[in-house]
Amino acid sequence: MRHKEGNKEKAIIEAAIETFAEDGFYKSKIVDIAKKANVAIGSIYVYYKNKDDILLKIFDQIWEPIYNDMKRIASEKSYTPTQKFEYMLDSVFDAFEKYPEKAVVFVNEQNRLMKERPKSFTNYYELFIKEGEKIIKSGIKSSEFKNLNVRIFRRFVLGGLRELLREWTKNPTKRSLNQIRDSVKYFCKTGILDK
Amino acid sequence: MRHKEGNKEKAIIEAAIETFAEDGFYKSKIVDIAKKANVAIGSIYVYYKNKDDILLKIFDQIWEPIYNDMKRIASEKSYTPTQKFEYMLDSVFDAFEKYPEKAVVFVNEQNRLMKERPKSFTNYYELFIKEGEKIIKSGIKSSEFKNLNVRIFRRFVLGGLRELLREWTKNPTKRSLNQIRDSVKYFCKTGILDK
DNA sequence: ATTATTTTTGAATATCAATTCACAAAAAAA
DNA sequence: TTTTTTTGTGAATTGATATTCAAAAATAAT
Repeated sequence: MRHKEGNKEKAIIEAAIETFAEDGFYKSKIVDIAKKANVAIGSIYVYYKNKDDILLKIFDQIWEPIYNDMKRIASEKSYTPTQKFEYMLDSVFDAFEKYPEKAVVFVNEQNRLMKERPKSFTNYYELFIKEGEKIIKSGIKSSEFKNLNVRIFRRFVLGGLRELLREWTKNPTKRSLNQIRDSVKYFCKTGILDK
Repeated sequence: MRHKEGNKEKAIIEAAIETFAEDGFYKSKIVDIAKKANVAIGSIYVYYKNKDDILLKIFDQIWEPIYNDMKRIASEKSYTPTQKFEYMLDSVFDAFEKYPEKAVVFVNEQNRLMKERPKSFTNYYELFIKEGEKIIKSGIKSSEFKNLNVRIFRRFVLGGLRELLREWTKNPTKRSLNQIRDSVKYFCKTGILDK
């Protein structure tokens, strides 16, 4: 039996992340991914069903670790809802700080993919959202948070986060992301009015 | 000289808005736009240079009226910065409330188009942003607003707005949009903490 | 060394859809 | 009525690229 030459599956998905980040999903060519991964075109179809399948697996890779982090945070009894909320934001920022190309793919491709392939899109994202909403609800219950519409609030915050990540990816330094972290936390907690 | 049969230019752009909203830009076919507009394929290329050109003109149509509204609001001396900020949000909500398909095109296509065709993208958007930032700065100067990073704040708010519009387009009623309006204004002003 | 199994390959295929352009139709001008 | 100008048409062209698959290469088993 023949051995696999290194890890082609991993090389392909990493090349795809770079390519999708650079050119966008639709303008990315399989042949370019193959070149970047140093494999033949045919090898891509050995490890992945098609171009869509690669993107779907990238999103698995993005959301599984963030969700696992969330679970840990949510179950930590000693944290207040405010702390949990801040750590939740941090787990998203941390994940993308390590791998800015994934942030680019997230900000550019997730919404379209979720719309087009709702059944196939990673389940970890939905689980992440659920945990996040639970944290907000617990804060409302303990009167630490205002009683605002949880669904609207979490969409607003995630949308804002995505937009800031989009900007950050143009200059993905630790320092610029820290400024974003602090601003978002501060604003989410107390709003814009100075009183 | 022959007269134009009705207004093909308008019929085409309206059919394109519907088609892009339904199928997304890349999956939209020129032949479908032609059918929906009741014109021949060739006629589309009489009035528009290509598929991209139609999308660029749609964004002109979206942002010109919003920017004009903004100018009016910004120059109204009797408004406080907080009022101006709220009316600014309203002018965005109002524009999309009238034409939900435009909201779909905005939430799904603007970022990619701005990245790919920065020189050709409507200038009205940039002007709108500038006016918005001026309002925030005036609020900071008058100590009505906290001294937070204007750039980060406006991106966060616009990103949140976009995400809520995305959700709203799935059920684009006046009532559901009003709930979003109120929630956004309330949250932006005072944040989540209940103190 | 020979055979069997698994992995890799990339030229060829198949499909798809944007754009063109030669011609037709309609209205105005002569 | 005939000619000129403008507007409209859609079959044919063009170009692109995702995917397939028959063959080759590499290793393991006998």
